[in-house]
Amino acid sequence: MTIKEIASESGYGVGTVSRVINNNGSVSDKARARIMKVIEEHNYQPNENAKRLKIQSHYGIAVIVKGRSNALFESVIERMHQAVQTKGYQFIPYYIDQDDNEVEKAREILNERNPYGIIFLGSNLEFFNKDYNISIPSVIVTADASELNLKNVSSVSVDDLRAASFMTDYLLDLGHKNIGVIGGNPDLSRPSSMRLIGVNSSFIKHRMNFDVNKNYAYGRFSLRGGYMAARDLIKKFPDLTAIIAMSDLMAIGAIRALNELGKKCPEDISVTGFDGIEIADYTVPGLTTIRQDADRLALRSVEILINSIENGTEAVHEIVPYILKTGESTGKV
Amino acid sequence: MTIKEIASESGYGVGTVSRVINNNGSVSDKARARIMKVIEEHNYQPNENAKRLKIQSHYGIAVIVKGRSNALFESVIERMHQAVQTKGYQFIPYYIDQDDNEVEKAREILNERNPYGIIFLGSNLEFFNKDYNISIPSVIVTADASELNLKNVSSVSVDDLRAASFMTDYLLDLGHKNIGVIGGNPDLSRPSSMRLIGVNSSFIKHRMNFDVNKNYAYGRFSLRGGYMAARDLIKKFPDLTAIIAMSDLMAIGAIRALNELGKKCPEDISVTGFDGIEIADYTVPGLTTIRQDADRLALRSVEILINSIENGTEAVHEIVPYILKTGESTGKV
DNA sequence: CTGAAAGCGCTTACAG
DNA sequence: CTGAAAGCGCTTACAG
Repeated sequence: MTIKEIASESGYGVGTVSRVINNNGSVSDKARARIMKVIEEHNYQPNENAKRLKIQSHYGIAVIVKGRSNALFESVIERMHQAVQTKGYQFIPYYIDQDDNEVEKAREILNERNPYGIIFLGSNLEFFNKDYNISIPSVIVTADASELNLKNVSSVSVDDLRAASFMTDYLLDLGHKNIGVIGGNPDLSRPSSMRLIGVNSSFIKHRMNFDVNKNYAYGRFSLRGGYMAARDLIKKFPDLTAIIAMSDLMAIGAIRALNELGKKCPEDISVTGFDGIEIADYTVPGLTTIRQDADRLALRSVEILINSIENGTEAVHEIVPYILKTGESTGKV
Repeated sequence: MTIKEIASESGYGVGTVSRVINNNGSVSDKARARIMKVIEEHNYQPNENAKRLKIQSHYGIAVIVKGRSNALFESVIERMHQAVQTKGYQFIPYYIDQDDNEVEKAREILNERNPYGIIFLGSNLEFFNKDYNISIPSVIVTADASELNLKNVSSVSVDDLRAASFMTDYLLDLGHKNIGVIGGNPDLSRPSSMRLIGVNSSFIKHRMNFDVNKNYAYGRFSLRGGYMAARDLIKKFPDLTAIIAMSDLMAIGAIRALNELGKKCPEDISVTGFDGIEIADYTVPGLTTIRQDADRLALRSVEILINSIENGTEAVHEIVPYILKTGESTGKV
């Protein structure tokens, strides 16, 4: 079914049919009724590709999400969705794998949908290099992009370094001296390296020594990753009394590993998470964690993007506050 | 940048440029080199909408996923992705909200991408009614669509009724007599009503009585939903010794609720889950649950769909086996 | 209010 | 091997 067939069957020209479909231009009631009837009879839907080819106008705000299984992202996305629609834009989410190239995907989307702006959720910046040539406004969420120095790329992120440092202070203040850390590979994951620096700075402040070889073990940011890393860590650092995990899922995996080794959390070993996802409130024990403010991350990134779209403002790099949420997984030593 | 500009700048016609881009038809090495150079200089990418408008051919297999936060779906999707690509098709995932209309979305995708086939993940069938008029092959995963009686709509699902009945048998055999159930609203959620019937049939088999008003409480399929439903249930059924939850997340929420009421799992109350998602292995205690075979769900749905696409086979409705995975959350009474 | 026509950026027989 | 041209299904000034 094409617009031409609808036109001939209804006895009007394609221009009039088009005007009816898009509800613009003036059309007589009679023509509208007749044409609508034919359209409904055939369940006609205009060809989207032809329409876009012809119109060539911007459409919506695209959100590229890296990694499917991230509970923090889920709440961020939900709130973004709302905020974007409130501002009168369509919200177009795209999910790609953890390892995919988000910049390439952005180019594809640009070509296909021509959005007003792009939000990158979960980028680790490695694909934003010198030949980044996307000129529409965009914002990277959860990573600080100020070093990129791109005129049209803003960012909204949590201060990983200070959050990790704060968490370490907290454990040290509880009397823990033997603190191990599990997280991602610091050579590949920027949040991991920043958080590691944060932990280290807290140690230095307390005149203690943090030895990456002994005090740190890494794995994937997942339940299994945390489980494995905790086992590794315990092996080389058996007298630890606290573990800082760089994500809540890792923390849950670590608690499981401890349990299998006959160690209870928090009685024997305290464990802390990072992110503040929903499940952190429901496990037994509930997690002490750094709550990333999903609301604020979502809201500010949308506001910054739309401001940039509508008023052409320059890129800004915003740091969103974190909250230490004390749960039941930590105790005095 | 359009193909026309590339053509004029390279000194060739648009036809030749098109042939170079798509690597079909014969082109001289000289022309190819010259044209590629211009394309790269401008970072030219052909307009996808124009291409699709012109070609009008099928492309890929679309997967419509209802609900973002479903760990079972995540593993199913991952495996589907692999299977679809192995068979030589592109995999195009679309995520929609729990409450969105997946059939409408399918029409939109049909119009926009013209896929060879569609996979529906997490549909509850309510939008598949008499004016369902999508004629390409599709398969609904996790719900039995045999009653729909649509020639081109297959389904792959777990036998919810029997799985729930089996789980109930298991608890009764452990000596539990006071068993409560938490799940979704049976009037709205087909899996909930099927599982409830399954529980009931096990009770009948054991010459016991299941009273929906007393033994059942419902909420959303989430941590919070399980937490709240468990509290409701305990209130009206304080002497229960076991809870069957209709999802793992609900089970985790329930265990948390019990804990806050001073009841330990499994010492005081046994709790079972449903789905067999990853986290069920990592909580303390690990969950006794019905493991839905994500591998098999994914593989069979892709096989059935592609068989239907390539050989025009009729719709089939397949039931995939379940496995009772015993964990640490259940014990003898 | 309405229709004929141009044109969006491609691909692909067709002719040379 | 290559180019000119038709045409995919739309929208939108333009003219009436």
